[in-house]
Amino acid sequence: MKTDFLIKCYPNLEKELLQEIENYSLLKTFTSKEYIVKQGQNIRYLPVIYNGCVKVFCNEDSIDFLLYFIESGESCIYSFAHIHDTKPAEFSAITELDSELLLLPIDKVMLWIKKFPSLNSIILNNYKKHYNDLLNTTKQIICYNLEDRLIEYLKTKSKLKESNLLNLSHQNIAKDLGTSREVISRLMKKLSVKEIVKQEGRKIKVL
Amino acid sequence: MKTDFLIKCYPNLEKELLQEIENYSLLKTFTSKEYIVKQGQNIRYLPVIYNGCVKVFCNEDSIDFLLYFIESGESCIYSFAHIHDTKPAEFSAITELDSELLLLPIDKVMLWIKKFPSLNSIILNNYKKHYNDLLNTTKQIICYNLEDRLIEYLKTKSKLKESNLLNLSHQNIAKDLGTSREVISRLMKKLSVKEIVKQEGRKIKVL
DNA sequence: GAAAAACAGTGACATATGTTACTTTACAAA
DNA sequence: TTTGTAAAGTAACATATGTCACTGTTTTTC
Repeated sequence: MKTDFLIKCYPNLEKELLQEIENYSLLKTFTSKEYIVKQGQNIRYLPVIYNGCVKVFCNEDSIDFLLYFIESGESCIYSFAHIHDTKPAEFSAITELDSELLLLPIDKVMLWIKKFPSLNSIILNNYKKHYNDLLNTTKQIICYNLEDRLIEYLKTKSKLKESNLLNLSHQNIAKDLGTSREVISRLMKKLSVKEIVKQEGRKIKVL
Repeated sequence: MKTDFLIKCYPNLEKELLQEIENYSLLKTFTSKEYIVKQGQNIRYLPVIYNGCVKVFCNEDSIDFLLYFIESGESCIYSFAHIHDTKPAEFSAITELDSELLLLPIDKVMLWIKKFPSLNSIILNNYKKHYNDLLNTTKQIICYNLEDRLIEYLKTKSKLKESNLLNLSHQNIAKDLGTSREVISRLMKKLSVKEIVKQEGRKIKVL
């Protein structure tokens, strides 16, 4: 059943709600690097991550920058900011890995929130989590230099992938951190000297 | 009655909820520059702004930086991130002007949310607004230079004060933008040359 | 009004980051 | 193996911002 993983993550969901979700939601498979939400488009579904990993980022003045990752297994819900209005998305979301997402229709979610307190509290909690993630991202950007942010980024990636060998190009990193490839190359060299990372061919080993 | 302004701003609040708020909330007057929430302290109240203006900021690595303002008349609710837990605040909030706030006890709010759908939707909406404010702040920091951010800041201040003559020291500005006084002096000079602002004694005129 | 305190102006220099232009390396396809 | 392509390395320079040291100005306090 589509809702099995929901029951596991949130044991107090009402039976009636689970039935509704079963009836109206869509379990969809995304391959890696597929757009789930594209900045500027309207949002019609509230995605819940069944497995995989999703990257949320933003574009402004033709600069991309990473906001945060939604981790696999977390069953995160997002796009909350668009539950109450019909404005186009102010961010993009893309799968980091092959992922399965449960898509809940926004209009249904609005009804369910009013009817089922359990869903409401899940949504508030998720809002809170993303708010804190964003706050942390902001803090990092203001208070730390690129080198520190790069280290944090590599650590996060490494944790998400559960491996210290990352298949990341300098170009990709640069895009996530909102800077240029050359700058990342320069910093990676610095981190290699400090023995924080090791460039092994086209892969990066986090030490 | 304490709740009169709430009725005005949110006409669909349930009568029973208004009565509860009347019974359990606290209408408190704050003078300008008084702390409402101090980073690191526990939050026991959800403040709703009756009138005045509140600045929300954050401290990291001994650098202060402005997150956003909560505007007078908006009846904004915040501190939502702490409704569900008892962690200390990750930000500070301080009155910009003399202000009156309605303080709702957190434990009561948690009960009310479950019972009254109208309150719930207000909270979700406010969450959304602050989320967007924070996202904008982040965008600005990443994508624009200090000069642009300073212009934005002065415009915002000017709008909040409903006056183009601001009583701001360079030191204060520097603190809000997370930089140093000298840098602000340098930029203010630049903006004076461009005739975007005019320094009149110790006051700043926004043109 | 004099002294003290707070605030502002400014030049000089340090550093981080962005940018350009080009070379070198790694990998994959033919 | 050769060759083409994407990725990485790198030097040189531009610019934005941070920092220091000092001077000058305004406001407050006595």
